Amino acid sequence: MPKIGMEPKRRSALVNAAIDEIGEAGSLDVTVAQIARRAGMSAGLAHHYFGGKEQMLLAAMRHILAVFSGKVRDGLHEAKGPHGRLEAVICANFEDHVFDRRKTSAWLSFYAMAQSNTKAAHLMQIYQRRLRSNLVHDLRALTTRPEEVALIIGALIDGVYLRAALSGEGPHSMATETVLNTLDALLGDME
Amino acid sequence: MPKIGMEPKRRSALVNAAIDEIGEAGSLDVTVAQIARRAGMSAGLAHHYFGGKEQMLLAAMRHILAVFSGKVRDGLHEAKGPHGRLEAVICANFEDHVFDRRKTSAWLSFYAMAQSNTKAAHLMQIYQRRLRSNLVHDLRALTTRPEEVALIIGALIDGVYLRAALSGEGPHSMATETVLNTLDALLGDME
DNA sequence: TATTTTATTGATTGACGAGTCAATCAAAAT
DNA sequence: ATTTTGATTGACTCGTCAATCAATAAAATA
Repeated sequence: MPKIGMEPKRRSALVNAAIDEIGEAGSLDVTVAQIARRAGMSAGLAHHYFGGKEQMLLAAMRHILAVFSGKVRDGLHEAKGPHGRLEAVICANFEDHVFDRRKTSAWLSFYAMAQSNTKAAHLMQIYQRRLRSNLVHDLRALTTRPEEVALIIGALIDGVYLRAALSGEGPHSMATETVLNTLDALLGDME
Repeated sequence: MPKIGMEPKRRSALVNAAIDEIGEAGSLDVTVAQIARRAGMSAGLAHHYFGGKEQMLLAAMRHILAVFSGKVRDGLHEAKGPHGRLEAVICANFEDHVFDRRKTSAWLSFYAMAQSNTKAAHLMQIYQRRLRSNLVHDLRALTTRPEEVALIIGALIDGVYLRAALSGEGPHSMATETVLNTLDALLGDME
């Protein structure tokens, strides 16, 4: 069985297993053994490839972040005009592959982790900055207070995620509509 | 030294110590011994009064919830008109004694806890339902879609909390203004 | 005064889990 | 054919921590 070039496959399997395990348990307190078993290997191998639990979890965070970034890129690519681009950025947050039970649940756990782990906090900062930057860029053409609106929309998205994670809800269009309606209300009121 | 009637004092001290310890650590993974020491007693005594760590943490959640409820009550008492009452409810969330570094940080940890602990989840439901109920009640007079606006404001408050917890920011008026401005924008746009 | 109740501690137990390590096996390289 | 390298496991270590349990002391009660 021992073939060559297993590392990338095993790392990927572990990252996915970690997200699923954490998402289902609703907690970071899942054992490396549980994650490894779900990924079809021994706990020792998980340590061999990642060096430790922390680095495995950070890799899982980075993965979610990378998938999300890809969705944003794709969405922006076929969007026209400032408002269309804003919609694309917001919708990317609620794509089916992103706004999914286990992912949002895992994401909330990662948020908690970011409070006590500086590396996790740094990753979260990257996510927030990127989102903010994307929003502000297109808001400039639509409002005199782009920073304030971006702050609100960002916080609102986080809040929707948090509630989705707690209620165990999966993807549903209402979330997207809710945020988009708020955006329009903000643009209409504070133009 | 052993006086009578220590139970309520010790329970209260433990609850406060738990909030501070969790808030400072940014994690629920603080030991009972740490909490007990901060509260000025041995770990054994903490177990004696609370029976276990879980019940102690739940008591801490209930305490935060109770303080918050009190603020809402006080605020509503001296508020006039639907809009004034809405402002009061929202401002209660950002009172100095509520929207404080350690409290928001602990609150985020409790949110995470609610994903894996049904009792904690139940407490969170109570908080969300109360807030929603308060908002909807006064929104009826101001908009045709009170439920939707209440949902948005609720999620926005959660998001602001989450970001405050992560950034380690303490109380500042911008948070309140942000939510209030959004409320007005929503009322103006979707009347 | 004797007894019961409450307060309190420190030591101990027992479980659990992250990380390490030596040993094994198979493919690749020489 | 021999050696080297990567893959893989299971057992073992070590630390941590929640929970338990006498044992003690001081009030309150009888």
